[in-house]
Amino acid sequence: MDRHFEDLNGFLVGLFNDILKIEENTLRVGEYREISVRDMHIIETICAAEGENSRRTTAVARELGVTTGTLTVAVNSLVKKGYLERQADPKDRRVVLLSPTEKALRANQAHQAFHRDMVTAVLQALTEQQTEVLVQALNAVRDYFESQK
Amino acid sequence: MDRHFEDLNGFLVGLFNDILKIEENTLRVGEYREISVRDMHIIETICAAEGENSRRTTAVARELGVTTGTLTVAVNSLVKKGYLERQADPKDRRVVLLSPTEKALRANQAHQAFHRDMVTAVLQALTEQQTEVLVQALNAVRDYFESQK
DNA sequence: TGCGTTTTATTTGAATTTCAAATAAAAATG
DNA sequence: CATTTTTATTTGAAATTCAAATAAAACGCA
Repeated sequence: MDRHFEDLNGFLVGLFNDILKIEENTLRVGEYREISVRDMHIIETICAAEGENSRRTTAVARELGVTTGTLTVAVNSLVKKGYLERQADPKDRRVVLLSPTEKALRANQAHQAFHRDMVTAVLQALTEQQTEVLVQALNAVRDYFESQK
Repeated sequence: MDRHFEDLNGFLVGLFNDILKIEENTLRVGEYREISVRDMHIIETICAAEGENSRRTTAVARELGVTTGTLTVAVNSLVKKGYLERQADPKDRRVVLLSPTEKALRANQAHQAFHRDMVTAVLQALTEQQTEVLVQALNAVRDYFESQK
């Protein structure tokens, strides 16, 4: 295990910045360059929300790991730019439900395509056996992180 | 490949925030809570630098993917907190060489331990043969991202 | 029912981070 | 030796984030 340790550790350290930078650069030259990676992840979270509860400000903020104050500010700018809409919840008037506009849905599709291309490129570089093991390993990684939260 | 696609895609989407948050939380309660994850990565980069050239302001900034202005500001605060030192390069007086203090070396060791625990947990979930395949697979992944930069 | 508590979202003020552009100093070039 | 290039810092503005204060609505229970 020792021999592989450095490989794996170095990999984890290096990969993150790479992906974030690529994501940033891809966004910055594309059709949706007016929004940041952060904005994109907010849109992504809201688009992926299933059911009304997960579209509430508090739920989205928790999912993203930021305070509701932070999210409110970010949503303000996304509403102004035409990516999000706020709706009152008739069942509880304290609650604000966040919805993507058509524009946000298109931006999210483009972003999903970016992820898809990334994953596809990776999978094409691997044999079936390698893919199998990679998925197992990544699930182990995820389990570890989930247990640490 | 289809079956694994969603696994891998979902994994990539979810894992990043998890790791960054855990890193943040781990730092925030530890001995070195006065520095941020960003600061830690600056220290890490400088500690890992081999040879004088890679300790220059420009080289460190490029490695981290930020402007030199940004790095200068961050280094100011790390110097003030006693983690970094600036040294003049006698061979070229425009150049500033960045060095970790003893305190930074200790902080870096603690941070490395954090990474080590992470990787150890993953490796323990895999057989030797699986690990072998994983390392091959991850190298393919890394090659892909490097080629995209 | 009515009053205090809790939940939910927004606002505010301060700190941090980042960048681009301006500046300054030193080295390289021709 | 004058001009250009390289290197780092400073500056000013924009963006991001949080904690705390605020406000509105719902809840709980006496």
